[in-house]
Parts: sequence; C-alpha cells; structure tokens
Amino acid sequence: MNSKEIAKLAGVSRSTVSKIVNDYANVSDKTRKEVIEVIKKYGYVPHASARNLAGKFNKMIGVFITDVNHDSKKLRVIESDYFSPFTTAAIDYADELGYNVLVLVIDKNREFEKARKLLYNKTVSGGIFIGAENNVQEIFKLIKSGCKLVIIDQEKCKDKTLGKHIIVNSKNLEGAYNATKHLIEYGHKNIAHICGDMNKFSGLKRLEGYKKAMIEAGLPIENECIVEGDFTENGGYESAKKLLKNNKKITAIFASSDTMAIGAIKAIKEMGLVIPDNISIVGYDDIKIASYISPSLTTIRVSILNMVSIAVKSLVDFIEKDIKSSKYNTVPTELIIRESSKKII
Amino acid sequence: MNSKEIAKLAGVSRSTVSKIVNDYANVSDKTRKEVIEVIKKYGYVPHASARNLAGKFNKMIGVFITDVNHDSKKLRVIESDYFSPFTTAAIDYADELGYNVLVLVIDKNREFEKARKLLYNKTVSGGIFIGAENNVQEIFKLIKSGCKLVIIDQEKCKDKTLGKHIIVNSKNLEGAYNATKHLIEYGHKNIAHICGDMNKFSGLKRLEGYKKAMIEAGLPIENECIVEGDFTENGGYESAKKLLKNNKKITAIFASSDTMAIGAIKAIKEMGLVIPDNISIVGYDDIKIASYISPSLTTIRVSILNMVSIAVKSLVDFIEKDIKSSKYNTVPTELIIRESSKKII
DNA sequence: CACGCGTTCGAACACGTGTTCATAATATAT
DNA sequence: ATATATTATGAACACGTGTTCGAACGCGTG
Repeated sequence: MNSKEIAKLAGVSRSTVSKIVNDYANVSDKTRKEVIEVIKKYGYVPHASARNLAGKFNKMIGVFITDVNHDSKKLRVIESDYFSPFTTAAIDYADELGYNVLVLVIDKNREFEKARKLLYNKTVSGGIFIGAENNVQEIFKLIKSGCKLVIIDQEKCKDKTLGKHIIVNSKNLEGAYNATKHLIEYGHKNIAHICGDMNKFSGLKRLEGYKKAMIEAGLPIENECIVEGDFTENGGYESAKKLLKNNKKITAIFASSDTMAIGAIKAIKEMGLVIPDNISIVGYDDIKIASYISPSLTTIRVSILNMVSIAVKSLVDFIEKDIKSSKYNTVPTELIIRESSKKII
Repeated sequence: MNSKEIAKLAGVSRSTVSKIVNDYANVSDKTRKEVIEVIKKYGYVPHASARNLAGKFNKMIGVFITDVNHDSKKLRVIESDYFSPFTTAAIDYADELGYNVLVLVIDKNREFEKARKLLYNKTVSGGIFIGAENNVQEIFKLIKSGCKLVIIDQEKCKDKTLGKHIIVNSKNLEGAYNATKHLIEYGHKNIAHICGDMNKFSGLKRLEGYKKAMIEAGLPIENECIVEGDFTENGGYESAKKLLKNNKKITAIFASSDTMAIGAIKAIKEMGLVIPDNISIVGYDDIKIASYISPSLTTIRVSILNMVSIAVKSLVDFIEKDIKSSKYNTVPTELIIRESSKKII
C-alpha cells in the first residue's frame, strides 16, 4: 500500500494525499476527511525510508553507550545500572518529542565504527554518547564532519575549530566535594578515596573534589589513602582490601561510584569490620541497589532524568532548528544520607 | 558524498561502486582495491534509506516493551529490572547478526499505534513484543497483515488462520511448581501465593504451577491464601499485609515475581516478623536485586539470555529466509536457593 | 588476426515519497 | 454575470541506491 494506491482508491491525486498526510493547507475539509477515511481503512503508513530519502530528516536518534568492561559473552550486570535508567529516560524524552531511539553498545568487540556508520548513512539524525572517554578523538572527528552530537560527562573542548556540539555534565567536582565534606562533618579525619578510571573525566573530577574538601578542612592528602578502582565492583573490592590492610587508621571511605562502594562493602564485611560502626562509606551515582543493599548506601545522586532531558531536548533542537554555537550544560547533584555513614563519637 | 561522486573520484562507473560495496563478482582485484581506497578516504557510507528503498530490507528490529505500570513523568524503577537485561541482551544478540535495535516503550500514554507504524512504514523489519498481554488482539492483527513478530510469554494461539509468528516462553508452570515444591520439601504446609496479573499468561501459569505442587503434596488450596498482587512492589507489599493479617498459620509465601517478593519482604519486616525464621519467601525471575537484598532472595531464575537469544535468532531467520510455519519455543527455569527460605524444624 | 572471456561502462528503470508549478475546475463574493 | 479566491490536478523532478543488460573494451591464446 502506497500513496499512489491510496490516491486511486480515494479518487484524488497523489499530491493531495501527500498534502493531507503532511498537514498542508489548500485541501477542503471534505476531501481531507474522505482521504483520511481511506488511509485508515487500508492502514496506510508512508514508507519511512522513502520519506527520509525525499528530504525529510529521520526522527531517530542514537544512544551510544560505551561499556569498556563488558564481555559480550555474559550479560552486563553492574554496568547496566547506569545504562538502564539512562536509556529508558532517553527513550521516554525522545518519544515525547516524536523521536525514536536506536541503542548501540560499543565495547571492545563492537567497534566505534558502527556508530559512525549509523550517523553517516543517516539512519539516525544525531546521537548521544555516554561513557565514551576512550573515543573522544573519534567523536571529535564526527563533529568536525558535521554530525550532530551530545556528549555526556566530557570536559569542555578548547579547540575552537571543533564544530558545533553539545556537552552535558553533572557537577562531578561539587558532588565529590560534598560527599567528602559530609564525612568530614561527621567527624572523620582519616578518609580514604577509591577513585575511578583516571582517563575518565568523571574519575578525575571526583578525585579533585575529594582533594578540595580535604585541603579545605586542613586534612592531609596521603597517597596511600587513594587507590584506583576502575569503576567496577571488583575494583572496589580489591581497593578496599588494599586500603584497609595497609592503613589501620582509616575510618571512612569515599568511593567514586556506588558500584565500587558495593565491592568495598563486601571486602569490609569479609575483613570482619562493621559498617558504619567501624567504617563509614559513601558512594556516588545513587544507583538503584544503593537503597536496597544492607546497610543502605549514603551516596551522591546524579539526576539522570535531568541530564537526559537536557541532552535529548538540545539534540532535537540541534537537529530541527540548528544551534548558533556549542552548548555546555551542567546539572547539580544531591547528597543522599543513608545508613552507611555515621558520626564519629 | 554518494556513490556517484565516489565513482567519479575513482574513475569508475556507479555500477562498479555498487558491485564493490555489495561484494559482487566481476570486479578485478585492482579496481576493487582502488575504489575501496577512495571510499575509505572520503568516508563514504551508502545512504541507509536509499538502500532500504531500493529493495534491500532494513537490518533493524524493534523491541517493544509494554510497561503498564509506568507513569511517564517518573523514571521507571522496579519495572526496569526486567526491561533492562532483556533489552541489553537483545541489542547484543542483534548486533552479532548485524542488526540494530530500536527500543519502544508502550504504556498508557504511548499507544500501541506507534509499534504498528514502525512496522508498517518499514522502519523495522520485524519486532519482539514483551509483556504485551493487553495488546494480544492488536498483535494478532499485525501478524495477519504480514508483520514478522516474536512474542515473549504468550500462550500458543489455536487460531489456524493466524499468520506465521514466533512465540518464546519460559516454563512458567514448571518454575512455579518447583518453587512451591521447594517450600514443601522444606517442611512448609501453610504456603500462601501472591500471584501476578490474572490477565497475563505468566501470572496464570505460575498460579497453576503453585496449585499443582500443592495438590500433588496433598495440601489444601485455600482461597484466603491466594492474593493478587499485579506484579508491582506495592502490590506485593499490600498482598503480604493482607495475607498475614488474616491468617496466622502461614509459614511461607511464594510470590509470582521478585518485585512482589521485595514488597512482601518490606511488609513482613514492618510487621515485626523475621525472614526466614518466621516466614520463608520465594520469588520469581531472579532480578539483580534478588541477590543484593537482605535476606537474599530464593527465586526461580529465568534465563533471559536464553530467551532473547532464541527470540532474536528466530526473528532474523524469519526476516531473511522466511520460515515454513509458526514456531513455539520454551526455555527451562532454575531454582536458586538463597537466604530467604529455610527448613521448618 | 580472430576469438573468447573477464571486466567495465552507461543507460535505464524501480523503489515511495516530498515538492513545486502551471493549469483547470469549482465555489464564493461582488 | 463577472471577478476572485479556493481547491485540486497531473506532470515533473529530486532523493541515493540496487539491479539489469547490451555494448564496448582489453587481454591473452590459438
């Protein structure tokens, strides 16, 4: 069933059908009604590709998730805590604006190349990259070649020759600062930090936030109190073991992600210590499990809804109306106090 | 950049470019190499819509999730436990076969109509429906009109006039039977059941499994021991309260989903009872939180990986090679024993 | 040289739509 | 009755590709 057949069946011309489908003027109410009747009767829907080809851009955006720790033979587990709400929210907001979402996971086995293809072959009219620290250079190339992109959690680019793009960040430094400050206000002095990947923007900024709070409070920043846990549960586990084995004075840990905090909790329990009586712990992200785990986790909530809403809306603006220049947005964080942190008496 | 320009730049004809892009014979190695060089240099990627329009079907499938309990203003929380691994796995498997995935969430606000459009306008070449009990009739219409679809957790259709389609189920009855039997083997006699939506296939089958195990063990099936909890956390919470208020003898509960079990656990704790000392509880699904919650939840694991793998592979077969007749698959379940169930002494 | 074969060309059509435009038919106002 | 505005037509072109086919080209072989 195509517009030609509909035109024939309705006894009008193809251009009239087109006008009706695309809501144009210069069609009498009578004709409009009659044609719509036929369209409904035969369940006619304009062919998406033909439409796209004929000039109308695709109402489809890509959500590109980089998942470095993913082994394609097993189902993602911890990683999906971030992925899931983000993607779900993106689908929701995109839908509100009449857009569809194509989700692509990029990992070691699935190369970045696929994202490029989807953008170049116009399957999607734009895309949102999340967790793409390792592909920044590739993304910049895409931007330079005119792709309409949003990057989540990425440092502002100083290169003025880079084309128009959109960046959405959460206030990583501020969040980490508040997490550490919370522990300081609870009377802790020996506060360790399990940090994330140092080649990731968020990992770096959160470390900075930790340091800032420590310095402000006049507390020493000791190298042996900072361990890198690469944002995985196992990384958190190993880091906590290392920290507590070497340093008996530690009374609190700030982990750069809830996932690592959960690993750390496991390690701490195994070592016979009690949370929060012996050790307080604060995470980051407020993933779902944070409130279900025992003890429930004090953490920094990143408003994914907020970030995604901004990301999708700006992207659609970019696609439909273009933007004058690059945009840089930040969204605030919030300290969520639960059972895993406790005042030192 | 299109094939015409590439042809010009490489000094060949457009048909030669096409042959190379589509891996056809009758092209000398020399020409092939030279043209590929130019293609790479200019980053040419054939326009997806043009290609699709010219006959080649789209390598894109839709994953349609029905989420009845979703309020579009808030982020899905509990619901995404099922959604997330399913979608992630679908993306993985589809990717392995060279397919992209378009995810659509259907709820009260987002009508089924959108799925129909995506199928009819050929945005996707086929689709997988999950949790679509309320839209079965609509789905059947799609199948009758020639759409290539997979339905997850849906009763086999007896209507022979229905077109070719694929159904993938987990063994709901068997799983529920094993869950109940597990409690019986642990010495429980007063076993209550919090069941899911009765208009959902899985809800019905799991209730049947519960009944079968009870009957087999010679235990009475009492109406006041069966409460409907509509698959939500709150439903589980309310159901448990109702059950335990009315019936003091109950020592075990089998909930038709982990989500409801989690709600029930909350209710039980609030009533001052201890799990598993006073009450044993078994869930269904083995969602991620089941192993993190305290006490960790005994449950029936549904191998989503397995189901999705079958769903995606059969769908791609259906799209590319067609199938002779409808297919009906079932995948086994597995009892995962954790802390929430205990032997009666 | 003649022949055959693999290679390449170039033109043409198809896919289904959007868009434009001169023209024609019809309705409305003067 | 005439002028004007509205509505509809049908043809034409564009979008970028796949596909097909007769013709031509270049090469080596007999």
